[in-house]
Amino acid sequence: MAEESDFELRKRVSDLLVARAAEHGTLLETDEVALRSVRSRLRTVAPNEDIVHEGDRPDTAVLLVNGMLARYQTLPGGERQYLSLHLPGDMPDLQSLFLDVMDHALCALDRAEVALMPHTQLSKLVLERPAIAFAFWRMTLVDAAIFRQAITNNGARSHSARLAHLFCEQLFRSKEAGLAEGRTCSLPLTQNQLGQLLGMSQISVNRALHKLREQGLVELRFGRLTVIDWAALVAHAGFDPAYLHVAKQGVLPRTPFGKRHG
Amino acid sequence: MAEESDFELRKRVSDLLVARAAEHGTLLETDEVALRSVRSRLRTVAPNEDIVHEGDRPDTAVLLVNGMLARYQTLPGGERQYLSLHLPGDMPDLQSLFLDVMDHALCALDRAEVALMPHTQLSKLVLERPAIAFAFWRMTLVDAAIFRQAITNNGARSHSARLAHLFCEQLFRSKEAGLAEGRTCSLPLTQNQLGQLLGMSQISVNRALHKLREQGLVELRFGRLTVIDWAALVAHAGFDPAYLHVAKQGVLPRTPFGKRHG
DNA sequence: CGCAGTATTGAAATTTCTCAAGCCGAGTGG
DNA sequence: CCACTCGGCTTGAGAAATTTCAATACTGCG
Repeated sequence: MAEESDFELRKRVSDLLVARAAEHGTLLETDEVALRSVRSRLRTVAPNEDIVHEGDRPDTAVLLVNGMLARYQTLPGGERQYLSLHLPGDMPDLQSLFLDVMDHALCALDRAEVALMPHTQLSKLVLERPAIAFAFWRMTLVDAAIFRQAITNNGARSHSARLAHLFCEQLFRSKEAGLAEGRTCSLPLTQNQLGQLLGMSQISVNRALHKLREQGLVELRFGRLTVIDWAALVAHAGFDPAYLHVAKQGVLPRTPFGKRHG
Repeated sequence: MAEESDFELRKRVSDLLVARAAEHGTLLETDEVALRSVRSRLRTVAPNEDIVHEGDRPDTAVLLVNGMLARYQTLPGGERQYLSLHLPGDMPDLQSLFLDVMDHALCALDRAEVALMPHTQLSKLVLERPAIAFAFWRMTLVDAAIFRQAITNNGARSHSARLAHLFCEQLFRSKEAGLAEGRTCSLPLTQNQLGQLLGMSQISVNRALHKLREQGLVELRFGRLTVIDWAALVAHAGFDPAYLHVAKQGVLPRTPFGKRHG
């Protein structure tokens, strides 16, 4: 997490973008070149700072480079509901390319770095390059799949299973993104925020957490999650990663729209 | 709801498909022709019958023609969580074009008619016709927006507000689809199913419903919802239809990808 | 060192769920 | 035509879960 030069950062932006797109479809070399040619503005965001507000009409899309972001909605009474957590490589407001006004806000959970990519450039990309369009589309579909699982998680699971499921998902996704260190990953949420994510009070979070810790399943401290007993955690959560739609195989095309020639 | 001839039904399928696509983007005349040329298989589904199961790898996508569908997930213990309700014109498993295996099931709530459209044909459409691809993409994005609102609804609102919000959404969407009769629309769910949709017990649904009825906000009987006091219901629910991303204006392009020439 | 935000814990208040019984309307079959 | 049954709705009451309130400890940052 050392400071990176502007040059290094821009390289990282391109790499993340290409890698993520390639996970969701097979790109031509020209597609990769096109992705790398996107000019973005870099920005550092403070913890709890909003990047986009509900009601905004953004003209850029966010690519997360470092740190963790969250989306949330606010109720008339001021209650906050977190909707999703995001890791580097995610484009949490990609939908704004088609949905003009934000129905939710996007904020940083810790100190985060983001790249802002103008809609004009992204529109051009998806218009001219079907492979990129389909890869981006698929990203938003996986996003939706995660929302579905969140509905089920918050609606049908017990408090401790809910928390356990979140932990499974976060460690799994962090591993997937190459961000986990062994059985440990970043999870910089307060108990209060976890409550606003899982639809339970901060105190219930504390108690559910206590149970999981007591049973030797996890540790959560200093914004880091450590899974002690993965198998037991998965069992307790009823976690099945199928909904994350990660490719099982290597780099074979996952969509009907792969390379059209060698 | 009279019986329709096969010919009439097929016309209705095309009309629904074109109308829905046109709501999400500006189509060329050739796009419309292409949409109308999709060959689909018609099928009638009994109440509670599954159309697609969790774990399936469908090779068609469903377009709902008549009736109401729902998506749901099942937990290891057998508990069911409904994720969304669908009206005619919806394509509830369009994501299966890119996400090979279903992370949820799709079932009919009442006697429903669906058109099954082969992935091969839809793939061809979106590959060759950007306007159609973008319209379909946008449909899936609105879908995701509805999921987000469901997370907030189930996680942060009181029981009666939850129910009220669902009612607002259903009447609003039914009106939008031209299916409401005044302040009345179809809602063929049992209290038990409403509970599995909103994350509350059947008895809590009954009591929340009782409250809303008592205050003269709604009636719900025989699978029909009647809103008595729309303004009060909206206020009670904290309902703001922005998340449904319905075009405010007429037929102006809503995406950056409208007609490219007169 | 001390403040501010966060975590922990206990206990009361409230909500929500479960259990249980009765009711109602639709469909069935005598 | 009526009794019967079944599924769904309604209602009450006790049990359980959850939230709220409140007081205390911990931690990181200034």
